This record gives sequence, structure tokens and C-alpha cells, in this order.
Amino acid sequence: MARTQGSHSDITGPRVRAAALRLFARHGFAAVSMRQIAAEVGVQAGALYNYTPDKQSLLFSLLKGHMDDLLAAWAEEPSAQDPVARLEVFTRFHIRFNLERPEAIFVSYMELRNLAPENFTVIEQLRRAYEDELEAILRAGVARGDFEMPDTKIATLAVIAMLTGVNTWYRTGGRLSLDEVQQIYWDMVCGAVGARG
Amino acid sequence: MARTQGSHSDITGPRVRAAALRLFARHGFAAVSMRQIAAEVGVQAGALYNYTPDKQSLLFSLLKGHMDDLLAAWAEEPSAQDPVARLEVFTRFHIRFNLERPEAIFVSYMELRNLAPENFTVIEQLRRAYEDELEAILRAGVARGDFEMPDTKIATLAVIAMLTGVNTWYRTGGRLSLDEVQQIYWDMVCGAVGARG
DNA sequence: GATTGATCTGAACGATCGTTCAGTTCTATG
DNA sequence: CATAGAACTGAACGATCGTTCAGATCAATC
Repeated sequence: MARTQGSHSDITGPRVRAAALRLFARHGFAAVSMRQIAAEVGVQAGALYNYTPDKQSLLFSLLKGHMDDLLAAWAEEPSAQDPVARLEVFTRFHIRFNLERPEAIFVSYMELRNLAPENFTVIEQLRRAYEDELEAILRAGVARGDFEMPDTKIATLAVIAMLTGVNTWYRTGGRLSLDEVQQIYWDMVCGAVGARG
Repeated sequence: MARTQGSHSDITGPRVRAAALRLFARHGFAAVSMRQIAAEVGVQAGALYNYTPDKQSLLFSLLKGHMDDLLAAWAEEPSAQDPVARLEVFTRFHIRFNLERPEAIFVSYMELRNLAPENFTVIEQLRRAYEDELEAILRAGVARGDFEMPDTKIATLAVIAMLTGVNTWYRTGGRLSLDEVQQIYWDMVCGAVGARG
């Protein structure tokens, strides 16, 4: 063997993924051609197939990687004791994590329908796993009397929807710092789940 | 003149719009071809151009029509007196209106980036107008001491995001009736805006 | 410095895209 | 029943799509 494997691919590979993510976020999966991605990387379209078997796999790989990152990052968050503290950790984590990678978040929410059925199932299960993390917190809080809600599943989805909405308006350098945004949303989450203020 | 204008077009026209909306919601604007829309209507692709100058105009027309419907429907809602009652009317209205037309809601949120810039501006302004309706309620409530929040604009977007999230999980015939869903979300909105429970 | 295999080019494949248009079909009117 | 014009067909336009592949190019090893 002459060249050690991936002597270039470990440079081009990430650039392909970065370009694809950026373009998918901006124009949508179906509206972006392999030639556009290649041009962004500075390469011919055929070269992309050294890094992905096809366009569909490229999308799936991006979404799968994002969900794995999300669950891994959450697993490394400090595990607070009582449900109220854990809910605050979750709230601040979700906002920070989402604001750090707006393109991945955007693509993950918009391109689910462009996944092949078997790929969709995988991503959906990972998303469900993340939702279950929050619901477990809410359940524990309800059991202890810290929270009050008629349905923990609905509250879970409502809280996540509210928090994810930050990405639609927040811009770095705006009038609010990350910490201020986290504080505002934490107050609203508290109210929504009936936590004692 | 022989045939009265639109003797068929007033049948085919709405069918074209309905088919386009359904397909755009399911597969995305860029992934749907004019031939697919035509096939759904039972017509050749060329015939579509009796009803829209091009594909882009078809998308814009759907989104514009939806936003007009939304603002018109909200304008006809009973205008309650105090901010708390108005907020409840808004909450219930938003949920009901969105659940009645899930495809239009879905397309309106997903296909904004596929609008030509001048069309995007139009839709964005209409969306802003709708948000302003809610923010006016929140401002009035804060002024009267009914609500408590540090930023009415953020609270506006947070509430809308939370309410719109209903469409991602609600299915007619599920275990919760529309009224039960509206009640649950109204309680959460109350908490989020710091209204006296 | 020769070699070897990863990396990339450049051209090509068939398929499909949005759109146009001459000509056919249909139906409400006179 | 003749007719005028709206509605539609069916074929075609050039462009672009995802993907393939033989051959050129490159850099790390011997």
C-alpha cells in the first residue's frame, strides 16, 4: 500500500459534509444538486462519491450525526438532583445546543420527509429518545408535586417546541445575551409546567 | 363569446391548488414536479399553465391565500374586553385554525425559503402582522398588570411556537378532543405569560 | 526515485425538470 | 345546429438532475 488511507479524505470529507449542511439548510435538500455541493468544496461532482454512496445517504448521515451529538451532549450535562433543577439544566442546555448549530437544527426539522423510510425510522427513534429525557424530568416533578400538568407528553412537546423556536429569531450580537435568553425562557417554562415561582 | 369564462376552470383551478398543496406538504416544493400535480388532477402538465403563470407563482398564491385566510379569520373572532380573555380567544383560535388546515400550515412553515425574494417579503409582512396581533394583547396585559414578562416580543414568538407545535402530534380521533387540547394549552400559555391562575 | 493506491477529473449516461405551443376537443351561446 | 373561444392534449425545447467510470494526478511509502 502506498498512501495511508484518507490522507486527503479526512480534509475533503468534512468539507463535503459542511457544504452539504449549509446548502441543505439554505435551499432545502431537494433543491440542492450534487454539483452545487461539489462547487462549494472546489471539486467535481463525481469526487463526492468517494465520501457518500449517494445523496440520500449524505442527508441521513448529517441527521444521524446531529442526533448522536445531541444525545451525547445531553448525557454529559451535570445531572441535578431535584426535577426543578434538572428542568432548568435541560432548558438552558437545549437553547444553547440549538443556537450553537442552527443549520443542523434547521435541516433536522425540515428534511425529515426527504429521508427514505428506513432512515426516517432511525431518526425518529433518536428524537423520541431525546423527548423521553425531558418527559422523565416532568414525570418526576409531577410525582413530587413540583410541577402540575394534565399530560406530561403534551407538556414535553410544548416545551420543546417553545424552546426550539428560539432559533427562528435569535441572532448573535443582538440585544440579548445567551444567558438572558436562557433566563427568559426558563421563567416561561417554569410557568408553563406549573412550577412554583 | 361562446363559452362563459371559466366554465371548467372554476372546477379545475381549485383542484390544481388542492393537489399542489397536498403534494407540497408531503414531499416539499422542490421535490414535486408539475407533472405530478397534473397527474393528481387528471390532466396534462401543460394544462396547469391555464391556472398559474409558473410553479413559483403557484406556491406564492397558496401561501398568500393562507395568510389572508388567517388574518381574515382572526379579524372575525369576537373581541373580548380584557387582555386575559383576549389571550384565551387567541390561544383557542390559533389551535383550532391550525388544526383545520394542517397542510397549509406545514407548507407555510417549510417553504418560505423557496419563495422568490419579493414574494418572501410579502408573506413575511403578513406573518409579522399576525404576530403583532398577539403582541398587542400581551402588551395590554402587561400594562394592566395581568401578565408579567420581561420581553413581549419574545413571549409572542414563544407562545406562537408552542401553539403551532400542536400540529406535529395532534391527530383527529386521538384520545384528546379539540377542546381538551385547547384547555391544556391555555393553561400552559397562562403560566408562560405569568397570568394569575 | 519508483511504485502503488487513494483521490480526483471530465465526460458521458438516461431520466426528468419547467415551460411552450400548435393543434384538437369540448361546451355554452346565438 | 353552427360557432367562437375556453380548456386541454401531446410533443417538443434546452437545461439540469444523480450517478458512473476510465483515465489522469497526487502523495506517502519502499
